[in-house]
Amino acid sequence: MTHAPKPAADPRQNQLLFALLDTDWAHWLPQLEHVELRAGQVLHDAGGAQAYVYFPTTAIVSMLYLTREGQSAEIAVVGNDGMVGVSLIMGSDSALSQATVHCSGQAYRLRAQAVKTEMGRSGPLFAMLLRYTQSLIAQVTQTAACNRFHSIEQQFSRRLLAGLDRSTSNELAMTQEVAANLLGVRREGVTAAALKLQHAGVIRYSRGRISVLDRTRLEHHSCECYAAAKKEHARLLNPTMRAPAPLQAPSPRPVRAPRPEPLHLGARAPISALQRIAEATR
Amino acid sequence: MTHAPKPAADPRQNQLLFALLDTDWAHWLPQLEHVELRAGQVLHDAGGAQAYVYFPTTAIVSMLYLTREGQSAEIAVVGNDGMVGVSLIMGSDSALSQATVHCSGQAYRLRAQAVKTEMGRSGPLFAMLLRYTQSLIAQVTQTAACNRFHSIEQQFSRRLLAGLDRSTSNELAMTQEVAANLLGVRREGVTAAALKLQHAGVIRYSRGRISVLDRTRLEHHSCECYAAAKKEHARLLNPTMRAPAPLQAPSPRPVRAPRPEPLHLGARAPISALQRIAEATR
DNA sequence: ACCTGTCTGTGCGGTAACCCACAGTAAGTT
DNA sequence: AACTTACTGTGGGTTACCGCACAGACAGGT
Repeated sequence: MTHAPKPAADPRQNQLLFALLDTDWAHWLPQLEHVELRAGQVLHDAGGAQAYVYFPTTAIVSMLYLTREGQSAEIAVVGNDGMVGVSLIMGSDSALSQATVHCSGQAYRLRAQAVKTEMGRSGPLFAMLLRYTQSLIAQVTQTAACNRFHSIEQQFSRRLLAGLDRSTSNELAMTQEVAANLLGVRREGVTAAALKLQHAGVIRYSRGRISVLDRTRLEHHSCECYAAAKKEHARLLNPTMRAPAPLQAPSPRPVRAPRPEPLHLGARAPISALQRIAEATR
Repeated sequence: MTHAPKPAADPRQNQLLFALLDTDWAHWLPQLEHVELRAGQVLHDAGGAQAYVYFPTTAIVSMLYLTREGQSAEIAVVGNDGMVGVSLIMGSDSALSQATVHCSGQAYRLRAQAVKTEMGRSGPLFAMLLRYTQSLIAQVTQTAACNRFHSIEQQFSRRLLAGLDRSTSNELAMTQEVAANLLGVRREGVTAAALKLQHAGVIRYSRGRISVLDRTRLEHHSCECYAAAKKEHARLLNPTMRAPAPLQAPSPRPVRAPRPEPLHLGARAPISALQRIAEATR
């Protein structure tokens, strides 16, 4: 295992830095510190102070929630598409989730203090980081819904796709046990899901290496959550791709006035039920 | 049922406005519009444009995620402790979740445009709204974890406590069907949980009215998620209560350097597992 | 070639939540 | 008082995931 010092990746491999450096290069570049991140490294604990914000280029970071009982679940994934340490942007210096490096790689970081003092100055930069924060909220929201409604197989597929997006090849390094900890399920549950995908010829699994053979079909095994979160990210951070349109607006129904008809959403109709209870509150 | 026009509540009943008006009263007060919100009313759809931000005083609003199949799950609750329309603060004008009024009541609102143009001017106000946004992220994070790990009874208890915090009495107006839609579970599941709590003498349930008889014991039936989210909210928005301390820092373990010992977290040890896969990534 | 540790696959019983159908009961309406 | 509607409770069959225990398979080191 040769430990030859790899050349530092271009900071612009991180999408946020890419946008940032376009507008504010001279100011920020000297403050960026290149770091190697190693799998397992904890960038910040839940509730712990955060000294830096990280912009991964090749590394992948998991935002984990840990329960009192020691169970874990991944709340969001951050790769070269984002930033670790959103709470610093928000004016706090800690968060409920822990940031753990999931795949070794490189990143650039900024000192917390520098971020805090410099943030107010640069309108466009700040605006972008806020939009990224919203994309993160979308990811967490999606995770919440996914945990509620979808099967292990769907969630596993989703996670593979998320990993694939942040990787350069069609290979992922992740044992079934690790995947189980990310999804917050049993390892055997992951085994079952992986076998199903493998028998279908969608992936090949071997001792912590996953080869995705058919990405399109993997997407079919996944749930809506993957596409939804990805689309939201693109909408918020890729204004060049297309104008920030209201994304497949799932609201063909009219905006509602005082007391509308109970509407039908399908299997369940939460709103009509919510409406019925009405005033009697106080 | 007399529909006598109720007097408008003091805007300061909303905690954010309370803080805001202390510092910036003259500027913001004239822009605040008082509105009555009625249960079932949709403040904004998922993906739809948001024309206002709302500061509830007595109303309670649910942030709902709706799946393609028509299932629903509440992602966060907003009462007089918060604001509806965080995405406007973040520079976008839509979000993945839908905001539906859950309990009728009053609120104040600001036009989206006014928020956007005025936001940059007032540092402290903006900072507070960002901290609130982080508290919202904490709530969503907690919901994700709760959906993964905890029983219907625990989640139901948690939701009752959240409702109680935003109410003035020990009564809640919520049918079991509504509760089921908020939690994203079947109505029968809620029935079972409610019966258990009722037999234990913790609540009394009757046709959409819930009386909480023993709040302390209700907290014991709930999971850690309730307290965690509440604590985080207080930490971020009640600096007067106590200095923004790192809240019961769940990290008695040392900050980790390059390659630490595999640590033991209890039933599962996600990090040690994550570490093992290590470099082989690329 | 062997040993060891790790990763993956399997079997079985238990439990929690799901789906469906229906009965009882309270509240409001005519 | 009778009727209607909505809310709550119940039962029985099904599925998905959990917990545990263990077996096979591969990889790396000595």
